Order: sequence, then C-alpha cells, then structure tokens
Amino acid sequence: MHSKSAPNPHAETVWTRLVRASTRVQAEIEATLKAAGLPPLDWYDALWEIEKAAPDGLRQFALQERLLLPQYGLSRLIGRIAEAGLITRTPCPEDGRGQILALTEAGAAARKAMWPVYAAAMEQAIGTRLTGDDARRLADMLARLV
Amino acid sequence: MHSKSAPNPHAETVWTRLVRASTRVQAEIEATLKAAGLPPLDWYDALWEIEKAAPDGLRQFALQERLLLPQYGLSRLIGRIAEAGLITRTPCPEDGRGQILALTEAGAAARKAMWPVYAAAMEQAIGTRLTGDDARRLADMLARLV
DNA sequence: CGCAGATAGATGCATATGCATTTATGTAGA
DNA sequence: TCTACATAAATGCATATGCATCTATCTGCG
Repeated sequence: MHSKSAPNPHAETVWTRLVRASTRVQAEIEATLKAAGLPPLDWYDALWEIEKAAPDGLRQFALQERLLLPQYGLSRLIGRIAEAGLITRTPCPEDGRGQILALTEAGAAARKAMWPVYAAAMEQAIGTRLTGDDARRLADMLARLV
Repeated sequence: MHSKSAPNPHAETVWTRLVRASTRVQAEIEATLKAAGLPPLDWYDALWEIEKAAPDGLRQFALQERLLLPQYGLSRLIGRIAEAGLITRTPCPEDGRGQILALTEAGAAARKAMWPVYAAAMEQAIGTRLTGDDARRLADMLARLV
C-alpha cells in the first residue's frame, strides 16, 4: 500500500492478505450457512462453547474471553440466541450478578445441524486450496499472530 | 471446534487462527489510529486507492473491486469521506450514471498523516512477531487463500 | 427509433455495533 | 458496619451494515 520500507518488509503484505483471505473465507462460510437457512457463524461459536462446557454451564464473562467479543456485543448475541430458544440464562447461585448459560434441546439440535454445512464450507474455502502439509504449516505460522 | 475429522484435517485450525489473527491485528490497528485521532482503516484504503489512480481519478465501481466492499457499503463510505471534505465526486463525462473520485488537498494530507501511524501499528502487530523470512513464507501461503 | 435488459449509484428500512452509562451485586479495608 | 471500589451484565443512543429497491443512464436488438 506504500513504497517506504519498514523494519519487517513483509509485514504489510502479510496484513493485506490476511484481511483479504479471512474476509473472503468468512463471506463464503456465512453465505453457505444462510443459503442453508441456518443461523450465522457467531451463533455456532457460542453454541459450541456452551455445549463443550456442559453439564456445568458457562458464565457469560467466560464465553466472552473464548469468543473475543466485547461485553455488550456478547450480551446482545446471547439475547438473540436466547430469544430464539436455543439457550437458557439461569441466575448463578454463587454470584448474584451473573448467570449460567446452557443449551436447550433445540440449541443442541441447531448446533448439530449447522456443523456439516459449516465443515463443508470450511473445506471448500480452505481445504481444497492447500495440501495437508501446507495447511499445517500455515496454521503454525498463524499461531504466532494470535 | 469439533472432533470429527474432515478431508483436510488442518482446514479447521487454519480457519480458527485466521479469524483470530486478523481480528486481533485489525483491532490493534484500529485502536492505534483512533488513539491518534485519525480516521478508521477503511478510509485509508479508499484514500490510498484513489491517490494511486491520480491524475485520472477513479470510478466508484473500480474502487469497489479493489476494496472488496459491497456496492451500498462503498456508496456510504464514499459519502462519509466526501462529507469530511477528503474527496470529491464529479460527474463522469463518458458515463452519465457514474462519477469520478479524486482526493482533495485535505484528503492527500489525511492519508499522509495516517501512514506512519498505520505502518507502525502494522509492524507492531505483525512484524515483531515474525522473522522476515517467515513473514514472506506466510504471505506466500496466504496468497493461495485470497 | 423504441423498447428490453443491464449497469452505476443512492436510499428506506430493519438489524447490528460501538460507546458510555446504568443497575445490581460482590469484595476489601478503615 | 459502612464506605469505596471492582465486577457482571444490560441498555440508551448514535452510527454502521445488510438487504431490497429505486432512479438514472447506457447498450443492444428488433
């Protein structure tokens, strides 16, 4: 985006492609889910984290750390998913300020229905463009940016 | 996010880290720009593309392809930037439906003021975490996902 | 020419997001 | 205990985004 050289001369290229790649892949996955009449991606992530935390349930602030969402963003996401009947929010006995999130039957079913579509979209958008070895290497390098 | 294996067993890891890395880096860069009292990232990209297209100017649909933004999104982005006095929209003589985008003095100055802050944030968020060689390799791999 | 698309760009309306603040509860120290 | 501060979560308000549609112009074909 600019010719002046920087300490690490490839940082800019990495950044540009990182954005382009993740934007494209995300758009493809979202489009696939929507075309299948399924909820958006962030619903999946939330449902999955809550499902993994069963049977104890999950506090909202804990989910917040896992999903890297801002507090108000998650509060509203949770509100929408709960509105759709996929999760429950029950008051936390140990901490009157908090609540415990858990999947409903419908929530577990929804997550399960999303997975094959999600996985196929991921494979399509990423898996088919890289060999297994390259994918592993790419994942390793990306880990250092996380 | 799920244990069932897929054709390319690393696609899921790539996807997860791709999102996390780009989200984190983007958040850092945006925060740095905002802290410096500068416009957001997408303004920079637009200004820079328009500046590169000088002296001919740039059609909105051409910018749209370069920035990978939806038509209505760019229409509004352009509206905001023009409102701020950083670009001009003049009717296109060859095509009455279109317009030609060009930087104003203030627009060129704004882009120039943003660059060092942007570059430093990029270096901070990416350059310091990878060797030059690794950055080049990473960029090469990402190219296949773009 | 006259009309059927196609294309460039804007916009109304619903939904989502960012930011700051609020409410309620918890914790620690004088 | 009372007070000050910290934390969990929600929300009012402004702004941004997605989607569908609209207007205006262009292009090609009978």
